Amino acid sequence: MEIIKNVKGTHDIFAEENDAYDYVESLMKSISELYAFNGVRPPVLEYNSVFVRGVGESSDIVRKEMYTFPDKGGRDLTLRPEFTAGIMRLVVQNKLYATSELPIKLYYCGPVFRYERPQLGRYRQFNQFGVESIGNNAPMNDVEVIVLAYTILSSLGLEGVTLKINTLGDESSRDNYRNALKKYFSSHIGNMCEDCKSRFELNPLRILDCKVPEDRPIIDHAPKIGDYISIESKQRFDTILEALEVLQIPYEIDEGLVRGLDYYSETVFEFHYKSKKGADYGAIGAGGHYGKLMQELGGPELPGVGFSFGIERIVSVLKDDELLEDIKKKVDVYIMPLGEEANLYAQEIAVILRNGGGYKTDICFDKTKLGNMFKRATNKNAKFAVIVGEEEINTDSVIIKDLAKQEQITVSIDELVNKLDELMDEGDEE
RNA sequence: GCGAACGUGGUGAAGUGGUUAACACAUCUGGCUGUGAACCAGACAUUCGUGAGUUCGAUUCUCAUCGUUCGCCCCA
Repeated sequence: MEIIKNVKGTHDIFAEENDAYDYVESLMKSISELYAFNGVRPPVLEYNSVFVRGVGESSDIVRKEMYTFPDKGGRDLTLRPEFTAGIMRLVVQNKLYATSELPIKLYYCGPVFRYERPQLGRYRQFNQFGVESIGNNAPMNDVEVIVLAYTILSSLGLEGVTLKINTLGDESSRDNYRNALKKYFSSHIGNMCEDCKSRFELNPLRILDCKVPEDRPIIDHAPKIGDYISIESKQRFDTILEALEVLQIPYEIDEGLVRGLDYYSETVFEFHYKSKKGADYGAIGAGGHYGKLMQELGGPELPGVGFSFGIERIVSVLKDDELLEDIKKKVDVYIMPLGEEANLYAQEIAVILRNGGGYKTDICFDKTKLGNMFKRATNKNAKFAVIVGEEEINTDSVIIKDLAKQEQITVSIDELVNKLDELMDEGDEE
């Protein structure tokens, strides 16, 4: 039979890699908990309109990267390309804003889907972890979210993360700016690329992202957003920058930072990191403030701020920088039965160790030489070997061997757990 | 969506238009039927991503296809 392979742009996660994902995700969750965020699990499937209205029609994600299809009931569904819009839908539908203190602070973790050309650190199904803080417009909200993101990255051991930050201004700033751009580009658009022509219609702000060399001179002379930012927005941004300085979070202002999702306003930011080997994974995390997203989805006028990390990129970077060496999962005890009649005895011992002692215990099932069993114990990173054979069965005892020290003792079954507790403590002290 | 490179076992990889497809690591077996990282001897690719073509013959040449990687675009 022919082997069926995985779908392009997807990848299997198993063995050490799965350990790495567990480690990264649980660290992100526990730090978010420290910041008083709560977990939330929106569905993978949403109505297409959640993203069309939420993420925005002019965004590349909605225009060409979504997995959209009709289901058997004729519903227009989309596999989520990001979390934020779905979470806003959840908050609006369940009226969380009415029963919770504001801001509502949520974190999420799970797969998202984008139909893109796969490349290094870029998949069609990948995992994101992120947070949203919804319903409070204070600049300190933005600060808290940025601090959380930065703390997570440094807790993972990443040093020299670059935080790029910019402000897009409030709605009126953006309206004014958009009009200015429209006016400016209307006389040039005929000579620009096809992409820009459609951007001109959908969202002239996105023309600024164009990388076509012929268009650059025109774009370089376009009005600058800095000139259209309202005084209030400028003050808001300054407050945030000041707070980052006090909290010792290094940042770089990047006026070219626009972000590809339409819902952003005011503060936007990205985290960049180059592995020590020099591999460039692009942004490993990004986020920003959004003023009108909830309204777009039919909810009240509540702003929010959030970020998301690409787990794949972060795991790759950690692997490149050898920051995953200590997370190898270990077995506490490896039981070695000698001979057929020892197999059942080994199971009994295992029950005692697992249920009675709480030790992660594995048993060798193959009938093989003791020497081989020791080899396997070493491969499994076991701390102790427990050897059981005819002699031990007859005396209700086992041999415990410390694999690192190469010392062994014989103990009775009754003392097994206590003795192992002692040995573990000794090992920990060193 | 556009341009380019690559695709040999569990892994890292040599190699050639003709038949045993190197070598190394890992794994397994035995030497050693109750005590380990050593040593010795074996085993391990119905086959060189997949399909078609050229050829007496293709893993090696051509085309297609799939996949990965690089650049662009975009993003996490």
